[in-house]
Amino acid sequence: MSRIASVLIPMPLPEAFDYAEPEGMGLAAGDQVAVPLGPRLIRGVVTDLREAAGGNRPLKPVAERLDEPPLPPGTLEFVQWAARYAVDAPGQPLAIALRGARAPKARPQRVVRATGAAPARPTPARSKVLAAATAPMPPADLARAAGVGAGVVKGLIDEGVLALDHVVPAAGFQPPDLTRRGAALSDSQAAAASALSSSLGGFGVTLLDGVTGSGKTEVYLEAAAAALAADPEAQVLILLPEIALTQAVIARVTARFGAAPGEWHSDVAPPARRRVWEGVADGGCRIVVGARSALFLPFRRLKLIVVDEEHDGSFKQEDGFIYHARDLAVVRGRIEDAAVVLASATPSLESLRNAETGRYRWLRLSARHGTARLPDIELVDLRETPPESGRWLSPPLVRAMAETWERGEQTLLFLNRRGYAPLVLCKACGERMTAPDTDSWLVEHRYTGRLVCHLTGFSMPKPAACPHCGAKDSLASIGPGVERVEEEARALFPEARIAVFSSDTVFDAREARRLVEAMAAGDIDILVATQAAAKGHNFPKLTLVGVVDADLGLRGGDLRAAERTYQLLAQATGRAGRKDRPGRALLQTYAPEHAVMQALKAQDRDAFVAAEMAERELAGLPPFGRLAAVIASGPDAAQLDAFVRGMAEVAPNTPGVEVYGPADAPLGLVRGRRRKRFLVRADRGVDLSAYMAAWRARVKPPGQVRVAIDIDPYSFL
DNA sequence: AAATACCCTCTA
DNA sequence: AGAGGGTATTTC
Repeated sequence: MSRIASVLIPMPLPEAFDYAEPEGMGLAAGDQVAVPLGPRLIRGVVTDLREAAGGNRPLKPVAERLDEPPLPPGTLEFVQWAARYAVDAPGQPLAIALRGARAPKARPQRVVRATGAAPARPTPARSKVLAAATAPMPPADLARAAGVGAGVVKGLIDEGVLALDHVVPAAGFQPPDLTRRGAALSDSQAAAASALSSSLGGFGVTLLDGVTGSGKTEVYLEAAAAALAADPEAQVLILLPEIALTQAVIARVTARFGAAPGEWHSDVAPPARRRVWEGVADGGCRIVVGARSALFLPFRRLKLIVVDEEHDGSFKQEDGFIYHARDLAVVRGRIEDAAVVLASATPSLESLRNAETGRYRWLRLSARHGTARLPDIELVDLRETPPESGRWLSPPLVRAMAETWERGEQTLLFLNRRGYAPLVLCKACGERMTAPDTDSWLVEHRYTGRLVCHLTGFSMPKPAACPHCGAKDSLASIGPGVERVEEEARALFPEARIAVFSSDTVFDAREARRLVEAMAAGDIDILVATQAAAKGHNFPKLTLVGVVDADLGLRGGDLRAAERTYQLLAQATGRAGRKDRPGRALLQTYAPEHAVMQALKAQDRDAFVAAEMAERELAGLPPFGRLAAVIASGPDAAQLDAFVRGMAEVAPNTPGVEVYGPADAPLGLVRGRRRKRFLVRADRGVDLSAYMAAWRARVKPPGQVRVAIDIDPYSFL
């Protein structure tokens, strides 16, 4: 009796496909196989095997079982769960899970080593090479280490003094050294660490809730140490919201365990990715530090997942396969029977609600570590003390900057806006410069002299004349970005050393570290930064934080505007005054009476959360209800209109579910495609994914129309 | 996603 | 008729 194998293919196909298992292939669930799909062979993963019942149509046979690590059962289950949750094809999350398996292996490297033979004609350059050749290394590295040209090394190879080998870079991972002790912990840290450690051994979620500077990282690293020590095969995953932060945490993990963890994010080169993927699959890699997609790695024995800065919106993937890594981390923890730790100084309302209701264990770290104190926070009412026209720093903030500068301390000016000016318009005709076929403004960047669309990546040189009416010198830069604030700071403090930290000036991890180190060493007096610098870094001499536009995030007014603004500004102001120096933070605002500003000033997170929770509960919004969005897009406005009208008519009628829309998306035109949106609100008990899947199945988008479903949306554009 | 089946227009 | 092209369909 032969068997049928269900094979999941990493493509947007609606389900796993059935194939016949050739006699004696001995397949098991999780095996990677090559299967014929139409005219070609493609990689897939076996999800299920069953005895063939007679009378079925003939199936194509599995072509080959690949000599690759199988996907562990938990990973496979997680992939399928995630697809159902996100209302997408299971091949989409599978493609993420196989990303490291499909990357090329590291190629053999050329290295040279000393053979022990002496050179026939010794020269000073040759002696330097031999002195430097203590270990095998690539010829170019040896030449650089010896401070000689490449020709010297080549000459010694030709003479037989150095031997040339081909070696494959080590694939394995050094095991963590569990005999090392961590940093000395304060009483509250030690209590939290032991509470966390006692939660290990099975599934459970803990909210590690501690103010900025309370030392959450030390606490969860102790829990990681306990998890690794309890089981010689245990694995730990630490998720971070963005790549810039992984560098700092990797350094901490390496110092704590004497071994580098696996690093996983989109900037990791393919061969290194392959090494981490295989290390995770064979169990040799026991600690992974990575961005959201690390959640899809093939862990064999995952015992602890840490989601650091769990409130951060970057955990939400917005394109392709749409998911929220914090929410899916809890699911993965349940599937793997692993403990989950959500850490933040400003937890999301979702997590706080789960902590309040007892679904999550709640650990609060109150005191700042050491002698550091929270900064004093003042609101600057821009209606009373506005900056001069065309300026952005108000007199009270400039005064505070001057005092800080005189004391030899540092200032951080925070403005979450890249570039020089967010809008360029023509004074003659009023035309606003936008990207072609897109509704968003072009942002002026003075460093590069270009106008850039932050949505589509389009850019063009700033034109000399208005492209609409042809007027010369009529283009005006409206509003401030970090570059413009830097310009103003330079004019005010010409002697000060000023730097800008944004994704335009800091494009890779090395540059980020260089700037962070310069700031920590006191080589910068004024740092103008976007949110890229608001997170996670310690600057001992930083005593003043000026928030240039505290109201920025409140405009647009989506569901999480107040929450996001509170979180971001609490993080930013928390940068001021560590160690023994008291810090100050000044928030420039036109709405000092707003609940967010009052809560920040009073440093009363609980009051803010209580007020925000009450509003959400009244409206049935998250965390008291659930949301989903439908975004339909297409090049033809009439066709799209007809489609969304038809879609509205077939929305299933279900108690506890309300459908709003269709409405034009706020960004109604992107890359030449019109966009329409629906918003769905559901009571907590409703299976929202099932509802959306049922609705989606009732329509058939014509032609170029695309339908994306976003469960628990964070962006409403 | 990628190959191909289909369907239209254009050229001669 | 046949090429060229864009679009819809199919893939176990």
